[in-house]
Amino acid sequence: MYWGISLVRDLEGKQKVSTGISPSGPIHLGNLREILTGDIIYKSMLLSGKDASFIYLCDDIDPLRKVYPFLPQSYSEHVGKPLRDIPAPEGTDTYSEYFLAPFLKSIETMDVRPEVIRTGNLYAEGKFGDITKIFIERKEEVRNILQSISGRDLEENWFPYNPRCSSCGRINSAVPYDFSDRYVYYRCSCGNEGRSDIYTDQGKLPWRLEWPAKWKILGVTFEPFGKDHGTQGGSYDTGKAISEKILDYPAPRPQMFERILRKGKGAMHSSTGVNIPATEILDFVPPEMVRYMMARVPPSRHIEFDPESGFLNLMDEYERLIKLRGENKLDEDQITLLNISFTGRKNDEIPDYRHLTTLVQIYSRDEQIEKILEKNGNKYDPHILHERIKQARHWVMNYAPESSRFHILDENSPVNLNEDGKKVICNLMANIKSLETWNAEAIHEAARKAIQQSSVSPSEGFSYIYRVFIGKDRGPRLGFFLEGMERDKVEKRLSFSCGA
RNA sequence: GGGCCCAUAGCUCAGCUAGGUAGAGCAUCUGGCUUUUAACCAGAGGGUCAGGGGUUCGAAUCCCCUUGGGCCCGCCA
Repeated sequence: MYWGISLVRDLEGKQKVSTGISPSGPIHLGNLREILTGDIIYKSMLLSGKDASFIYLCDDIDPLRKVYPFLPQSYSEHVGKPLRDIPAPEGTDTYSEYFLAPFLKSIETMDVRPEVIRTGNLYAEGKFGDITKIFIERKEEVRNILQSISGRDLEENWFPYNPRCSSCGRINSAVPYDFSDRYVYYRCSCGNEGRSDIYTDQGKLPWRLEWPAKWKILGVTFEPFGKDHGTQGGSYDTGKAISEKILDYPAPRPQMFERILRKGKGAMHSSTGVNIPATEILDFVPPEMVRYMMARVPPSRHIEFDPESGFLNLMDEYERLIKLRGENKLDEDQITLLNISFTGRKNDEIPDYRHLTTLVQIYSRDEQIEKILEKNGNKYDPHILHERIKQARHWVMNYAPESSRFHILDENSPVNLNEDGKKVICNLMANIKSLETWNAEAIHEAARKAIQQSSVSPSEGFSYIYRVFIGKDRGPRLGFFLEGMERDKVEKRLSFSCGA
């Protein structure tokens, strides 16, 4: 049974899947796993005929924790302020929206369409007020739960609410000393004294209390999260206890997911520099492929992402499945997997990715590629084809291993041919010079003839030709390849090589 | 110190959530195609399922231990 289906099959009643993020910087592939795991579970519920919804929380009231490497030093004055109160590194948006907006656009192309909720708005609307009050009134009970389950000692003056200083705007420097009615009174290290209304966004709950509060406020029944939250005594454990003992709300079904590693480079951490921003992934990975990557393995397994040849193999695997589906050769799980990976766009008919990585190295203009493909009798959705060509180009430029790359050699760069090789090239030159039309078929015919005339084996003959043009033993389909070059250049290169 | 995950063919992995003859793709080799979408078709070789113990008529699969690898927590979220 497909993992998503078996995960949700025993659930009863209305379901609400929730995931979220603290938009403190560029959102990367690891964050993508979080939201896609949520989406896959959500869609598995729908496929199982359950009444389900899917929300995504943007924790824009979380404070900026430090000046990240991608920020100018001037941001040190903003450390400790809610992300939604800080200006974006560029433009006029807030910091949180600046990083959230491109991410939301990215996930839409992957057919991920959760209800997006900004946690800061929930505070501003007063949604946390009642629960905050409960936490404050039952402070000692809450403290005991946190201490006994997490095993850590909370400070003597620990308080279940972090006010935002009305003067300096920081959410981590105001120390509460009193509470009455709906106000938390504080003194801030900046010298300011004031009070926060807990029914507004003048402060927030600490994470370990905020999480269970969200479950209850929003009615969450299922939540995937990274293993950092799932450790024993971690925030899920304390959240579950708080939710059940203090808030009288059953904790959502948890699903821990493993990390995504960059092949050979380790974990995708913003700090280690090996992470690839989510938006850049989509520059070369087709959206359905990103879904497929996350959907094909259960969340408990780590994913080793290899953007080089591993990625190409994965594309092959996916395209093979699509082909087999057309022939009705898939089992139930494979069909579910494809349905889950599907983005709703009809692009089964796109030429395979591997082929495109060759074409984009021969032709510099998209129209040439489209013309060649059409000439072979194929008609594709121009929009999706154009997008796929762009992705293939990006891959070749940035990720292709040497074995998948080629470049055309200069007319008079040195050649090293034996007697047989020279024979093939000289024959080819003669055949090509006598061609009346410059098209792929004729060129290919000329090559075939030249090889025959030289009485070498076809594979040997072709490899001589590739060596002359790209310095390798193999290459893209010869006729199309040479047709894409200027005839004059081809002839010059051949005559140079023949005479060399 | 605590927790989670992983270990199956040369490589990448499936099979474990129903315990019942060991699987796929890639790579290699053989044969076919007057050779090209960096192919295709037919076939072959290749395994002590990390090691040990247990449960069972029967274990890659369930339980325990060991080894090796990876990650997370013990700041904040």
